[in-house]
Amino acid sequence: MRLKEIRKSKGISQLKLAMDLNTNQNTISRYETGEREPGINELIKIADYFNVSIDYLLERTENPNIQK
Amino acid sequence: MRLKEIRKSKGISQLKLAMDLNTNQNTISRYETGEREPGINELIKIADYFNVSIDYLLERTENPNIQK
DNA sequence: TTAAAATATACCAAATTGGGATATTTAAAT
DNA sequence: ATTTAAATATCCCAATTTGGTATATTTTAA
Repeated sequence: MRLKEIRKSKGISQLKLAMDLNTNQNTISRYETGEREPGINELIKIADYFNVSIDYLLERTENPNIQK
Repeated sequence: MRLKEIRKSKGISQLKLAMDLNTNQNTISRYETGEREPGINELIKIADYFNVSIDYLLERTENPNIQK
């Protein structure tokens, strides 16, 4: 997951992200450390929040944007 | 999930796909009916197997290929 | 060098998962 | 049309995984 990198590039804290996504700070932390995995719905929420493709979020491509 | 559509377009059965992915036919069935969700690893396996992006697999884009 | 903000970890109940077995549906052959 | 086989869906259940609360640790800034 490229989550930490993306989040930091936007300059927001785990807590703010968590609140915006209706979840907890520790949940975000776990995603970032890789201790837990988000389900598909959470994955989509995160990708939409940052406006990046899921493939980018999961480090499967270099290009952040979603193709039309 | 666009799994059923993709799988059928390749003309393979749930059973063959399941065996190729080291899982069970019923697991594939559940993904296709939406009764269960694959985790990230399974998602990646499926996308790689069919050579499509995860965003396409999850119906977030019209374009099947992964961008470089 | 403290105080506050940010991030990580422990514990736990609840939800979710995959597998084996089986039922149901669909397709093919006769 | 009927039978048979192939394909797909569902039941039950043990085991894994999840998110939340609370707390600890680390980082930042004053």
